[in-house]
Amino acid sequence: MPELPEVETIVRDLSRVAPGRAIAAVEVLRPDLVPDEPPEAFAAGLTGARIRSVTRRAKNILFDLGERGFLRVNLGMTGRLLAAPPDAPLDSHLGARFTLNDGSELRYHDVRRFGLLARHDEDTNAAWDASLGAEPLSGAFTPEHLAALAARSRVAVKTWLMDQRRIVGVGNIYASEALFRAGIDPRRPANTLTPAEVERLHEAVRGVLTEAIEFRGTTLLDYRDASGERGGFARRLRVYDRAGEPCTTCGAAVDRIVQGGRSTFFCAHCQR
DNA sequence: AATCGTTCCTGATAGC
DNA sequence: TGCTATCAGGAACGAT
Repeated sequence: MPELPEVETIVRDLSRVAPGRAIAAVEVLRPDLVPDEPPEAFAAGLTGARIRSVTRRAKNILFDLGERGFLRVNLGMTGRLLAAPPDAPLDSHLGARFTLNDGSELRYHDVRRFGLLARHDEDTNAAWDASLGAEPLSGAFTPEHLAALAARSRVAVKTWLMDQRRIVGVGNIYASEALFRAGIDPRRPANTLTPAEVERLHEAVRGVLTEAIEFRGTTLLDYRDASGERGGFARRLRVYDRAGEPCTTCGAAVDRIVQGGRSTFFCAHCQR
């Protein structure tokens, strides 16, 4: 499932090839992936636009199209944005294709179709951006910022970490991993964390995301980078998807619980 | 305002 | 062997 490190990996790859190219043609094969407008309007709105830059906001890929606004791609659970040669075979889960003016293609592929494609004008984009929380790898994300947010919520800290209105980019995998690194029980209400624990959590979030980017993200099953390659961080996971296996620190069996309908993995001995 | 539950989707897997 | 039920979860949305 693509979280911040996976999306960042794709963005960095596409940043080396896409800027300067123009979108020559758009074909939407799965209209439900474009929820905001008819696929014809979406395609017409993008055709001819030149890509200025490719950036990331939260778990979204943003193509800056200058006066043509922005193209936002959210990969959902199983989305892939692939830079493909035009003769690559088409897959049955292909949702949309963007033909660029050098003949290359960007293909959006999504088995479960939880992802979405959307156009933003300047105002829409600003409002959307403002609705999202702090980028955890930016300077605005400080222990003080995290502490102020945590003090306001009684939600279990693991569920709380995944709420994109507060801190963005952390999903199910890295929430469990960050809490393990910080030694905090995922069931603790956010407002019960001590200043020292908030400090550790802040460091753990930044650390795990930074390392996962270095390893080009986590592939358990579906995630692929823009070249179709798997990420290498799965081997470094300490608790996620390791229920019943020994904790890498103490040897006790890793636990799996369900919070808010999502799996949480943790070590009850190391996390208090 | 904060919180919680529901919904979307289909491939992989478990169980009979 | 082949069928069916269950599970995986990001984010929008509605209800409380």
